[in-house]
Amino acid sequence: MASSIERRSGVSLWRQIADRILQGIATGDFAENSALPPEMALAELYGVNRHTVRSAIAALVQEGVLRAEQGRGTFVLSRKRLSYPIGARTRFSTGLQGQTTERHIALLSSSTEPANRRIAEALGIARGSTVIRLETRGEADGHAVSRATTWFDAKRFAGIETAMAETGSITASLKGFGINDYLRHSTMLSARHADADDLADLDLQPGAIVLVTMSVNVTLDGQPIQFAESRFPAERVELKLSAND
Amino acid sequence: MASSIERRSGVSLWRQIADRILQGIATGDFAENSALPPEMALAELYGVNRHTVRSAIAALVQEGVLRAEQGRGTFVLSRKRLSYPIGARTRFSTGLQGQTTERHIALLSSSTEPANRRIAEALGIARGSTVIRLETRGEADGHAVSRATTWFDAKRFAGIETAMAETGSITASLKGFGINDYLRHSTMLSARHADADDLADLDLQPGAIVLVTMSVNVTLDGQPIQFAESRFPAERVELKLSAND
DNA sequence: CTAATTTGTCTATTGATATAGATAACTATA
DNA sequence: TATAGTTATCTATATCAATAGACAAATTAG
Repeated sequence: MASSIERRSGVSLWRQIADRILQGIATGDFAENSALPPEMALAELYGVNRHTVRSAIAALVQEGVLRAEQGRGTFVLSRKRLSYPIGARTRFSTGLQGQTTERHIALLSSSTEPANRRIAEALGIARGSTVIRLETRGEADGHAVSRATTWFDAKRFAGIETAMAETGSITASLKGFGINDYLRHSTMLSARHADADDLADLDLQPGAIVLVTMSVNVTLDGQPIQFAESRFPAERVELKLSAND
Repeated sequence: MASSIERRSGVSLWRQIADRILQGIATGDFAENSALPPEMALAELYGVNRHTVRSAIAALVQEGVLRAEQGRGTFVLSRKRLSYPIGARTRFSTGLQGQTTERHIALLSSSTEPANRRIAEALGIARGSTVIRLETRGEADGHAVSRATTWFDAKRFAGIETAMAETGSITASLKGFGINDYLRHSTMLSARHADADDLADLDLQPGAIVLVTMSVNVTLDGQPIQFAESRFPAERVELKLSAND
């Protein structure tokens, strides 16, 4: 099961090994709150030099995943991944209930712009009509767990940025526009390396992977009201897709 | 909108830029069947040396995404990403209808093993009971689009590997066990770098990203029948999550 | 045909990555 | 206290990654 490591890949060995260790923690191969195998054993396991393993460990120590203690060993700190549910009733706050004590959406900035083809199609409006663009960050217990760009039809939702800034909730903001309930219509999902903006906004280390969703929310009678692109740090969040609910 | 590139990240600049170009093609910033901006322009756009851009382009040429022609330019070949639908009625073959002319599941190997905790919980059986493990690759028009490991309760589905090898379809194989319909109960989703096995099985270039789903299928009355971990190449497949259907 | 544009190739230099070996510092335990 | 096991630090070397500049080769525009 110990598949090997790729050389000359554009991804450095220490980064690949750091990823493997993270994976090992997630799958339970490396138990939380206990010691990792010694550096020499890891080096042999992955087929690399001990110093390369040390680079990987150093990165994970920097990330707060591991703690190294001279003479004793390197220990896995406890840090569970959040499970973010996606379904017909996807909502940021309620989705993380039980996993976090506090969560909210911070409004980073807002602006208006003409709708490009993709946004116009998603919202069912004319290409070039004005849309409101919100840049937001989802936070839970003080940690960034998502980074989203959201578009609304400016005609219908004028002033929604004010409501967002005040309430910290999309659901609450939409109530002010007479929308008491809405559904997730569709979600497109992909993944990529975090770019510099993601790194800054989500407090990630270079080389991290982000899950990217493009989603459309609709009213109960099917009218599109919201289009969003959301980025989730793959090392801290996994998405739980449920057919029902 | 042109967010910059991360240095000293463990991920080389040329790999990051190759990812950005792939992203640009996916979002339509770089149109298919037409020329990319000149190397000098890309170098300026991303803030790197021309030779670094050339390394990225070389990797994508190798991957079959671009074609470089001396004196003319570098062209984006047409290769749309497959959209793989995930919902209550997720099925490999029907999901790709209309996007491909041919698709099937190839059985790479099969074996039996005792169920670990995760598999036992998913299938609702006792930990340590025997399960059948299938290693499969989904292929569409001759290209690998998924790589899955699937577990079935050995007691109930004895011999399913033979049916899989013959039919190339999970749905057809389950019919032989009296299951004419089934539903996707839940899906957990994450992403990581492709490991050496993924690279070989999915015919990927080093540094590629794979989407990983862990899913449980159940009968109409809710009995779990199948647990699977599937890997999709993020550069060739995106997942389309639909609430309905 | 000429000039401009664009990709291809070459040399050179610097810094990051990876390997190798030796030794120090620290911890736990017999 | 002595020893084994572990992480920390140091030197050294080779290769990869990135930058820089110059020029060749092919194509297109005028």
